[in-house]
Amino acid sequence: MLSKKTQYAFHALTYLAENVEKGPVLISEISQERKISLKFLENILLELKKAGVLGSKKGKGGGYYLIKPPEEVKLAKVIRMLDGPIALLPCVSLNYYERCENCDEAVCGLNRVMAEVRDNTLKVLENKTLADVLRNKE
Amino acid sequence: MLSKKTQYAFHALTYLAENVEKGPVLISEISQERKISLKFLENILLELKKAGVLGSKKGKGGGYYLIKPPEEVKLAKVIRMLDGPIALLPCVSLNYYERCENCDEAVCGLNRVMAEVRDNTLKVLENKTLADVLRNKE
DNA sequence: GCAAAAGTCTACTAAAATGGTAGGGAATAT
DNA sequence: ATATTCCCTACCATTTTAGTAGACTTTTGC
Repeated sequence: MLSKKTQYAFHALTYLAENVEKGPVLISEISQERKISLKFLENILLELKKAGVLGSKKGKGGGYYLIKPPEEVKLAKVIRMLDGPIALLPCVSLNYYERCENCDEAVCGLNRVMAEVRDNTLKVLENKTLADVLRNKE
Repeated sequence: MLSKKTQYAFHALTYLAENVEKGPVLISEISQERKISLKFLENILLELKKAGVLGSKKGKGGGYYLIKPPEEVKLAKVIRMLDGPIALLPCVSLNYYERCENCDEAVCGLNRVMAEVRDNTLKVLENKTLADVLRNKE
């Protein structure tokens, strides 16, 4: 399961994508519209900014905004930024690989099945973007 | 990621499947062969027994054994037993569904994408069994 | 029937992750 | 200058994770 943090991040990102024309959007607005704790959301948006997904502006008329068009924000990237690995086993993770301590990977069947699961999952998450999430709305 | 518990469960189950001819296998043997803490493994095997996957025998010559042929033990079932939901969002889980509190599911695009991820994941996990994990070894 | 061999059960624990909250600081617009 | 808004550090309670301890029960085989 995705953590609340990542779930909230997705809700916030889609809200921003749906309101690009507004320019910078207040944290408090997102917080109210999507029913997310304000202070928790602050942390999340800041993290997304540091990761290069969002930009921000301070002072009156400020807020957060998408720094890239929604078509360029892959879902897999967002998940990895906040939750870490997408694979079910460390020894099968592309971005957070760790050697397996319980078996020899060369002859481990579990390894191969879980790599298949990973590939099937990534087939979706690496190709779908924020824009796809929006398009599905209609 | 799968918890250590579930990872260990898979290692133990495949060990048992590879050694069906032995009859009951000692916890301590599995623990040593697969380098899993003995006491932790005890809990895990007991849980698998209560869930109907394993049988056991006490006293000399006792141990744990698979209660069904490896072809009938779906990977998805093992994961759900020990780790719970496989889906990435509660509002998209087949076995542990919970309503989403942040949006209206009927118009939520995230929902649909995550359902697609779930289906792609389950395509593997619902069809592969312990036996498939073994067959991949050759 | 007794001892050894095994699994069973209850309870405990330390460490980490999760899901927040508090409050002041820094930058910006007017 | 001041109000607005994001930025930052620190803290906190609860739950989950990964394990450990130790006594208890069942079974086997002599």
